[in-house]
Parts: sequence; C-alpha cells; structure tokens
Amino acid sequence: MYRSQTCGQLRSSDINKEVILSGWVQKVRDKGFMIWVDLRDRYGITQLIFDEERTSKEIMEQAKSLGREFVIQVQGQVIERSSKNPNMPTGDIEILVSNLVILNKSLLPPFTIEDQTDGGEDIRMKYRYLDIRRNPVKNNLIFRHKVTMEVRKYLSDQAFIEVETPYLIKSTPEGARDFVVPSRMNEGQFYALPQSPQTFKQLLMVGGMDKYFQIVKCFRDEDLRADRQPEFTQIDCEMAFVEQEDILNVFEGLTRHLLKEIKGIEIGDFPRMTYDDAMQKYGNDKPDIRFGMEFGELNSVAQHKDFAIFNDAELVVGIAVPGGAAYTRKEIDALVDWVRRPQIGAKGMVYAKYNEDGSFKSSVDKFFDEQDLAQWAAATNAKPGDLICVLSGETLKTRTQLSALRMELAQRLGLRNKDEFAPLWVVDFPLLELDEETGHYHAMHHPFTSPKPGQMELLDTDPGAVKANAYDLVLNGNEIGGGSIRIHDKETQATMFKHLGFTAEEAKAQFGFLMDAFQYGAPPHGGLAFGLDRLVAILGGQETIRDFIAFPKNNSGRDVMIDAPAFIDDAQLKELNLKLDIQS
RNA sequence: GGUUCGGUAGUUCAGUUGGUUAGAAUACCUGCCUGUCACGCAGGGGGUCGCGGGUUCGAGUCCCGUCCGGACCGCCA
Repeated sequence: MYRSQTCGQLRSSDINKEVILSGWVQKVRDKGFMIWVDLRDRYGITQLIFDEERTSKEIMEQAKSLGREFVIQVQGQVIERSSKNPNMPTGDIEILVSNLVILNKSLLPPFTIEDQTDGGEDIRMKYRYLDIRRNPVKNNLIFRHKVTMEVRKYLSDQAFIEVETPYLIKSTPEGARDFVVPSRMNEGQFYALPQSPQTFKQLLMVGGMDKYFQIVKCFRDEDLRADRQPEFTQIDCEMAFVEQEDILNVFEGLTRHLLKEIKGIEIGDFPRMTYDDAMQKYGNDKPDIRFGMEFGELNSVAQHKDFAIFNDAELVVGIAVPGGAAYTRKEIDALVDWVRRPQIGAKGMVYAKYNEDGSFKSSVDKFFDEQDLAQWAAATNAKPGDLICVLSGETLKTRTQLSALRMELAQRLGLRNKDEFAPLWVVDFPLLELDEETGHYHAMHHPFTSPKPGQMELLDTDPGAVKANAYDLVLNGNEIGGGSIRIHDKETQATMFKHLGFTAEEAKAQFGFLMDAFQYGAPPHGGLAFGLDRLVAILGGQETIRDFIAFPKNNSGRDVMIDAPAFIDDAQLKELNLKLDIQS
C-alpha cells in the first residue's frame, strides 16, 4: 500500500493515527536538530517532521538527502504541531515520520514548482508535466473537468445523446485549411481531420437521433493566437424538429446552468441583438456589453462644414471615453498613434474634449464650433468630462478600427471586469460574405445554413443582403458559440451550392452524400457548437486558453515538449507513396 | 505573408555614450542554527551574452543576416 490518506486531508481530528502518505517533496527546511518536509500531491500539502530526539539517526540522514520533487513514501504518526500554520488546511498537524522510502529521485526541476513560478512560458511548455504539478495549471484542468461534467449532465438530462463521429474524413474546399492524413491503402489519397463534425451531425438528424451532442476535438490548419489552437474542443450540438427559438432557449439554458453551477451567478434572459445593430453600435459582431461606449454615427452632424476628411468619408463615427477630457495632449497623441499602428490602420483620429464646465475643445476647432460639438456629444452620449474620439472612412473598416479602440480603452479603464458575465445572442447574421480578393461570395457561417424564410429570391438580386437563420452566443466580447438552422431539402442545398460557386458536379462530388440523405426524409434541424477551450478560459477569468489545455501547442503550432511536428523517415514516406519537395 | 517586442547564470531579469574581471534576485551546493512553514545566518559554485558575419584599437551594447519565443494584423465557412 502506497498511501492510506492523501496529502490534503489530515486534520487535528486525525491526531495519533498511524498513516502512510506518498507524494512529492515540495520543500525541505533543515534546521539541523529538526527537518521539516512539505509533502505534496494533487490534494494538498502535509508537513512531515524529522526530529533528532524522536527520529532514528538512519532516517534523519535519509531525510537530509531529500531534494526537490523526490517521490517518497512515509509512514508515521499524526501529531499536533507545537506551532500551527493557520494558512494551510493541514496546518494544525504534522507527521512524525518513522519510516521513509524514496520511491524515485528527481533531477532539479528547471523552474520552481510553485504558484508564482520563476519559469517563463517557453520552459514551462517544454516541461509541461512539471507545470501541471503547479496549482494554477492543475486547478484549471480540474475546472475544465467540472465544466465538461456539468455540460454532459445538463444535456443528458435534456435527452441529448452523445455520439462519436469519425476523425478521418474528407477534405472540403470551403472554410479553413484542412489538416490532411495520407492513406497508405489508397495510393495518393488523403483523409482530412474534421474542422467540425458538421455534416455528420446533420446525418445523425436524418438518422433520427433527434438530440445529439459531442464533446469533440476539431482541427483547423490556420495561424494560432492566445485564444486559438490548431486542435481545439467543441461542445457540438444538433436538434431535429426545432426552430431557431427552440435552439436559443436550450443553449441559453445550458449557459445559465454553467454560470450558476460553476460561478454561482444567476443571470436572467440573455439580451439579443441583430448582427446589423451590433455592427452599428459596437463595430463588431461579438460586442462586449459589460460596458457602454456605444458608437455614435456623426455623418449628419459632421459633414456640413469644410472639413474634407469627414465630407469625403462614407462613415464618421465616434465614441465617448469616460473621464477622457482630463487626458493630456501627450496621452491623446499616444492614442492617435495607437489607432494609426498598422494593426489598426486608421489614418488619424479627431477628438473633442467635453470639459467638466460644459465647454468643448477639439482638434478641429477651425471647422466646428461648440454647437456642432454639442451635437457630437449628444450622438455619442458623451457627458461632461468625457473625450469624444472620432474616426472616419470606409464604413466597415472604420467600424473595425473604432471597435479596437473601444476595447483597448475599456481595458485601460478597467471596464472589462473578469468577474462580471454579460452574455448576448447576436442573431440574423448575413448568409453570405463578399471575399474582397476574389469578388465571390462565400458562406459566412457555412454552406448548410438556411436563409431566413422568403429570402431565397434575394440571392439572385442582392446576395449580400440575405439574412440567415444563424446566431452566435457572445460572452464578454468573445464568441463562445455559434450555429444555425440548416437546409434540409436537396433543392435548396443545391441552389445554395450554386450561389457559392460550385458546379453541380463539384457539389455532388463534395457533398453528394448529404444531398442524397436529404432525399430520404430529412427532418428540419439546426444546432450550435460551443468552443469549450474559450468558454472554460472565460469562465475561469483568463484570456489565454493555453493553461486550460493539458498539452497545448505554441504560437508556431509546435508541441515543444514532444517536438512535433517532425520529419518522417524515407521508408515511411515510401510506404505512403509520398515524395517531399522542399526548397532549401 | 506582415507588424511589433524579446533572447545575458538553472530561472526571472538589469547591464548607462561601445571601454577594467558581465551583475542582482531567486534556485542550487557546503557549514551553522532547539518549532520552521517565502525559515534565518555565513560561505561557495555557476555565463558559447541565441547563432553567423560586419564596423571598430575594443562589441552583451552599433549594423546586416538568420534561428527561436511572445503579442497582434492577414487568415480562422
């Protein structure tokens, strides 16, 4: 027997018990006459004591030889501490060790295994198994477990069935790049790893499964971010015989359940906003509504003077920055520089201080008088003491730029409180999106999304105006879920493929199986998928998803611990009928 | 593909205008220490300044290239 208890459970009620504990050496404090060892496992830390008067010489010597992260097993008696530590749950007791076994020695770890480690990101990833011993990472993994358990519990209680779908599937042209896997048995052919189980879950609906979910890995070969990994986990859901309203209700219920069970927060009905409103008010299809700073469009009150930059602009739009009138010239110049950085790309920024005394001072006083500026203040809902920041130019670009500024300022002003949760449904997404490079439309959500009733005809005349039965769930400025009501008849699906630029042959080759299935009694259906990694990180109050994933990849898509990806040898290549063509 | 910040002791970092033997903290090692728990005290070891080239009497420092890492833009139906 390696242990009778864990290192987190003994209390003063256990005094005099004979116990066996196993764990890692967190720290040795050698006072000469006495040695204390903090013994750690997943459950906590228990202090061991070795004492000249009460411990044998042999074991005393052994204890002196212990190093950090040695794995040991001890037997001993639980005794009351003569000086207690109220900061730890086991702080009233210690173990007077009578027997010590070193189960395994340890090299000195490259960083300290403590909550505030001295190790940087890089080295922690290389030795991730040591990093996982630290509370912050360990607790995140436990937290993730709790979230997935609650998801399974909730959905199962609602009669959802978890069904696994294949990982080796077929590459499709739409959407993100696929990871591909060569097939040995089928020369020259490749599987693709799924970007999502989309078509399979729709086929499960045709198969009568009615309510499906799956906590499933998905794969996209695109560049990484702090909140984006090439392999990530979705809570993938689909329901038959539902309208959009039914789906929003079920998954609002799930989200509410999670907020209550995990965070202890009760939230009423989630607000809803159309895509168009979100873009107009926040310049963003995933607005953070924990704070205001809504956009005020200024075309009507800023294009009547001789200021050419505004007059030539498609959109003039501003936000009011709370307390911003107190900013110095230097601070405001820094803001202007910030929006002019290539990542944001604004040409410049016009500003107007709405002073506490009700007066105005702007960077365009030559063109606009106090009356004009008062109208700007009204449009942006600015109050005395605020700073009105105004950008202008092409509508979509300007909104995107102002949205970036809004988020940055809110961050600086501390308006993005991680303990506050503001969910929001964004609905009525456009069905199609214009690709500026190719001039072609592609599906904004995916090609299986159904247009809103009665909008099919618009596809021919004004494709960009067609709205879809598509919706996103947004939490604190992050898209945590998205879905749609799907097309479920062959003709509509064929029409959709045609508008997306597929020939009939291409559509049949790529998605013939789905359209075939639609001919055998496909029920109306729709669904939604949550990004689990992001959801867990946000619930946990953190920006980066990496520390909620046991073994994440770095910015370049590498696993620095196992050093993947890697080259394969010639024999393996030959077996797969592959030849490399690398320019070096 | 691009923008930007960084790479110096095991680790996290400092290193001024280019100038003596490259420092601090922490970790580690040795000794001391009668209740430690961020233990304390004394001492000690520890460096390919990412790599390659250049400028210079002299480069951690300046220039060019390159590799690696972080954040972001593009991209992510």
